[in-house]
Amino acid sequence: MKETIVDLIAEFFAGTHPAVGLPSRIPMSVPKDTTHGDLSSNICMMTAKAAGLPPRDLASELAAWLNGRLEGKATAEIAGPGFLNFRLAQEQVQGILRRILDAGREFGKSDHGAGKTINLEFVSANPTGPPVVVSARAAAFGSALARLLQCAGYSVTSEYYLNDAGAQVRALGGSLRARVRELAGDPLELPENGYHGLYLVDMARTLVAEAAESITAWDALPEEEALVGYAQWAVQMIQVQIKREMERFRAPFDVWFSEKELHASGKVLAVLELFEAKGLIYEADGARWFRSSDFGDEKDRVVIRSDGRPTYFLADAAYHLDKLERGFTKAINVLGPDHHGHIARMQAIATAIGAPAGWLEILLLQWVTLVENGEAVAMSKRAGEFVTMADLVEDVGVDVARTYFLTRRRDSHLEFDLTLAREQSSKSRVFYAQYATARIAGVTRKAVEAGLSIEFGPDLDLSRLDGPEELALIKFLEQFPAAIISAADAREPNRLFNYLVDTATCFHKFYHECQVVTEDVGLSQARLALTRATAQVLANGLDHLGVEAPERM
RNA sequence: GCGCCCGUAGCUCAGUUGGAUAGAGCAGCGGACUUCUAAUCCGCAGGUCACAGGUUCGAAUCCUGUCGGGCGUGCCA
Repeated sequence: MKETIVDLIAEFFAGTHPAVGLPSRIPMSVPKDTTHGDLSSNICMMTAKAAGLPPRDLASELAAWLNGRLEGKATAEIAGPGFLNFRLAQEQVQGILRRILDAGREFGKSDHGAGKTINLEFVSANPTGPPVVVSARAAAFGSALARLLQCAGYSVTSEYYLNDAGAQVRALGGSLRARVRELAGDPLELPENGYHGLYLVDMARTLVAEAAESITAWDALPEEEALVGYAQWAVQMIQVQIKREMERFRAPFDVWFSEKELHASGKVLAVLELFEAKGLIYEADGARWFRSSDFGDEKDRVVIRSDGRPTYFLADAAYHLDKLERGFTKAINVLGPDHHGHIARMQAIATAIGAPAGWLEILLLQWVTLVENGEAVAMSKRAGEFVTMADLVEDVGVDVARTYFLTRRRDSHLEFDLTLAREQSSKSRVFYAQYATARIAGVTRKAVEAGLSIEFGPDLDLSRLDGPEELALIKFLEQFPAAIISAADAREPNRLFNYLVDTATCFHKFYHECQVVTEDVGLSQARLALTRATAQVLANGLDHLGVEAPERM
């Protein structure tokens, strides 16, 4: 319907105002105020000047032209300063429900992405400790975005970059060794930049209990290799834990990409050669530098330290080259708030490795402040004071935690009030939407008992759905695919969540006004079909966000 | 200093890429269960969209500046 109106408008302008340049997409939106009709366009206000007419005059000309041509019994009218509002006839709205029922489980999917391939990297926290709360935000955001993009027709690879090489990992190895020796009775001597977290004590106990012979073997090695031994064992342990927690949080990954293997494969030095060949490397102060300032970064960056070791930055360049070579049409990186200084240099990398403009898209998440009993909870991984992702999930549950993150915009600094989440978890917005799915399941059980059919074939008479709550709900459901595309394209899963909550509102109102299972079999059957379509939208939508849609609460 | 993000109701946050009277939840007040789940619904109250300019038919949204808060600015990752 929307498309045909847009086409008609284009036809009108081509015929009567050929000189007017139309925008690439003629705006057509669903007004938030339902008294403004079912669809609305501001095209006349945009083109009035070029057409040499006051907006309302142009609108009335267009409305008159359209009213003979719109399909069905749809109407166009002028409103306000020059809006054009369209109203659908009742049968057209009922036809929408028919299409939703026919689409069934597929409703919401589209080929909008046209098979484009996206690499979506998120979380990628260092495997030097258990995932913390910011990682939970990233996990919720990334996994939801991955699902949304898939639903919108993109082919998505979810990826976790494991920084299992480098100085922080060595510090982890040293910290673990210190804890092992502490268990043996030595005084605790954590290395500089070491990790103070008590999780390393537990890990040391496990190591002593299960692999004491490794300790003996490592300690016989030269210092550097000994640390590597400890570090790799620790990383391995933590990595397993990260995977387990991500899965429990419904954030699965397709690929776990190891920085260590990137070094081992020679790809890190290969990208250095590529940059050298392009004349982007020079020496200064004993180190080798990459000319990232040529690409808009504020300064050049070291890629090979004066001691000969490559930097994290160089490995990152190799990593992105690898992604490019794997053929993704786009790479999206979800980064934590402390990484905004990296954007310019990462874009410099993308350009230098020959990626097309816009290939690398960086999404920054903002901080999560944990609040408990009215006070901010201090968090520092190195100092060993933090609330882990596992603590959070244990505390409030996966659904509430994901909802907390997914109802907020990614760039809002959000406050996660643990006390509130605990005390009032039953008031979380997620329960509002879930309650709707549970209610529908309850109605369905009741309907089956009453002998109604849960098959909604083409002979079903939907014309009985003529009440305002019923029609409003149908119109709301229709927006589901558009809500997914909008959320996917804007990289804002929160839009879908908001849509689902609004859908639940619409449903609760309908539920309050309209008894589904009644003596009137025809009406009951039609209303049951409407609840089925609603359940489909809610369940599909919640599933994309990684939230459960329970049948009982 | 320079750079990035944020500033919307008492609190936590939305606001469909510039639209019509700025919205929800919580907290407060008042209504609705003999009914398919009241974890719901209906109503009242609550605002200088940080501030000042600018762009235009039209700005919470875009541009500039100011003030606040957060973060970054390593041969750490």
